[in-house]
Amino acid sequence: MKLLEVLIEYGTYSLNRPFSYLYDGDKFIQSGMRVLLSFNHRQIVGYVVSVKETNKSKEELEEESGFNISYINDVLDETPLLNDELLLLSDQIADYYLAPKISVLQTMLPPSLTPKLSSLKAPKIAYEQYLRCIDDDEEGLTAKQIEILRLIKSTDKILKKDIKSPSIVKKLLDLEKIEIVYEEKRRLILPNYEQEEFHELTSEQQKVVDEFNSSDDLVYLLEGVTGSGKSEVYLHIAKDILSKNKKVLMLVPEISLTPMMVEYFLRRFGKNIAILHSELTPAEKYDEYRKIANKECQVVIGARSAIFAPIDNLGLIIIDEEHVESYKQDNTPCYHARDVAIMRAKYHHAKVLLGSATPSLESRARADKNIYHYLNLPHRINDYGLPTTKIINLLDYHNIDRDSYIFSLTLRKSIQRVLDNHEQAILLINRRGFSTNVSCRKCGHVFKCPTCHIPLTYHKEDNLLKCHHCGHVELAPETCPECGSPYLMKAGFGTERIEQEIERLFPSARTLRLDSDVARIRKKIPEIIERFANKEADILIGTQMIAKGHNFPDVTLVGIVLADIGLNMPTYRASERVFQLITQAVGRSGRLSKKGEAIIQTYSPNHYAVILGAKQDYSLFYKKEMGMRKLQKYPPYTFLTSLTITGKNEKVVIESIFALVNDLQARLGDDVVILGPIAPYIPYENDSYKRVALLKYTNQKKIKEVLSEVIPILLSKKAINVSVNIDPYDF
DNA sequence: TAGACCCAATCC
DNA sequence: GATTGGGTCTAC
Repeated sequence: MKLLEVLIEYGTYSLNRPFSYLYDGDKFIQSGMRVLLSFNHRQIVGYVVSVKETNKSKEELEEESGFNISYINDVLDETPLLNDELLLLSDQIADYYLAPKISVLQTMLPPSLTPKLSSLKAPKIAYEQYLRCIDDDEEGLTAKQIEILRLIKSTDKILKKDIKSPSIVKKLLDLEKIEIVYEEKRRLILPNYEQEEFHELTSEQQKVVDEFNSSDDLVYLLEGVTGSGKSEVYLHIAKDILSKNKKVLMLVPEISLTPMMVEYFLRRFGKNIAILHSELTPAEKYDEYRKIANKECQVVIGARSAIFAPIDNLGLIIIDEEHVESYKQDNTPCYHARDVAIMRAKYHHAKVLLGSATPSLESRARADKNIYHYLNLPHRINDYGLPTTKIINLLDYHNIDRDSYIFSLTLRKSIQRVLDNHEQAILLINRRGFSTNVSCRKCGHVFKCPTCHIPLTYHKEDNLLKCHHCGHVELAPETCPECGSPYLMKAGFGTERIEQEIERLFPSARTLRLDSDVARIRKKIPEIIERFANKEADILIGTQMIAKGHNFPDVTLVGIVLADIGLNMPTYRASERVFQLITQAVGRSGRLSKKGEAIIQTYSPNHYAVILGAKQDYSLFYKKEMGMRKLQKYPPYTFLTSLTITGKNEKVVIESIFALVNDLQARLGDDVVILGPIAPYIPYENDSYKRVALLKYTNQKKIKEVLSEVIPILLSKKAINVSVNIDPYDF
């Protein structure tokens, strides 16, 4: 009989400990496997963390431990889910991010393998049936049967379903002339691109590659202006790593950029590439995952969670657009792919290459202190100049006329120029929907989300009001629910409204829109990007989704319709976000020999993030913003941790956070700054109130110790819930 | 996390 | 006296 220690599939702090179970069956069982078990009257899945052979009886064991011990119902795996490296990694992540171990495992594994009940319904391995000849004696066969038998014999591999005469195949199978060979099927089919030679590097690119190859540092930061050819550098460095028989993991910030990167890699390296991102179906994810685990792939490309790809013999992890915040997961475990990459690289003695035109301040500061090896591509390829930029002050009424309050005269003129010259334009508005605020003209009633209490956005396309935070949807009203007035006011604008405004002002212009509403349909993002690249439209309207990475040679105008969005967000990163967005967007203009132009409309024309973003002056922005961060004790000068308390009773929540802040301050002393209670951006959600305590500190070790003492105390309190975010971005 | 269990409020 | 609803407890 075996005594098991099992983690339960519920990812809460209070259940973040092993439970004991027994197994007396014939199946092989080992730690790292999933088991089916009853837990508190329910059948759920557990994850085995230890197996001990015992010759004691159930009763003796129960006597010893002081509680009842049940038998598990079944063993679900034949081998452990994770290899040694990833197992170690899961511990490191749980430890660093103070996350329940099981929740770490659940995010590391694809849906079909994750230790939870739902994985049992997830897709299984698909097999393809091939035919093989095992007896070529044609004695007694009909001519038709001989024809098929010879056909099968002549090819070493033929799909059963590809032979059009199933009855003859069946007969041959019955006669044991042929047999079926099962082979795993890969449900994701990668496109077949023509192979391409490596582009010759510019001397600047070559210098970067040489410096990278001749160093044995762990982490590299490649700062390269937009259009400086970072991708080509990635490919050359990847080639060198692959030639040493090591493998490459490439992270891209969002799905919209995967197809492009996949194409680059497929054209240079051919097959043996796996893809992992959230747009894959669970079946495709499972196949790609197994393919990687079976050592069939040399390169893995994917979004944040691809950092957990079970690659062995890793030589290089590239993180493209490293500044993008989607590399940080905002629910438990709140890991950052960059930090996980560094953990993995240390294990493999591999290198991490971070690339960006606008590095995050944290990374750039580490490069300054030589923690990261700094590499630089300061010029655009072939020295195509940066676009000329104009900042349009929307407060100045000279810039606006009555024809449109959304597009300034300057922007309209430039759009007309693009249309006349048959070039292309990108219009960026970092907000989706039609109007951002709907209210009653008569009584002033504002339509708000019932769960989050934030104003709902009107979407004209489907005539719905949507909450952009929680996803709540309701039918767009005809009348005010308070006073019955039919006069409703729609204020503020988003992508849909811009689209309509273009139709109104430039009826002949062909437009495409790309935002997360459009992207809800699978494969829609690459489709729209391809259609725009093929010049099926003159103007691409979109959110930040369209700001990054893409190369559209005919784009000569980028218009940022309202650069201020996000500038007043209550986060210390607001300026950085706006600067990055402007810089990235402006960089889309004039990628080829054509001179580009960028027009930035704003109500804050004097804000340094806007001015420096327009100039693409990263180094000055860096200096300026670092000064701000130092003053306000924010990263990279400090570390942050946020503790969020939620509960149904607002008073209890506030009292708890006060008590928590006082307790922490007493334990940590004065060198840790504790802010709180902070009312977060969304202070009410899911029938619960929310308050935050924010810790700013420099000594990470001390914090970890104190938090692991304090969290259990908080858990013992009823009516509140706690979550921890290490290095948070928003709160 | 979610069922069980307990107690109080509420019904006619 | 039975039913409903909320809060709390506990799991191996």
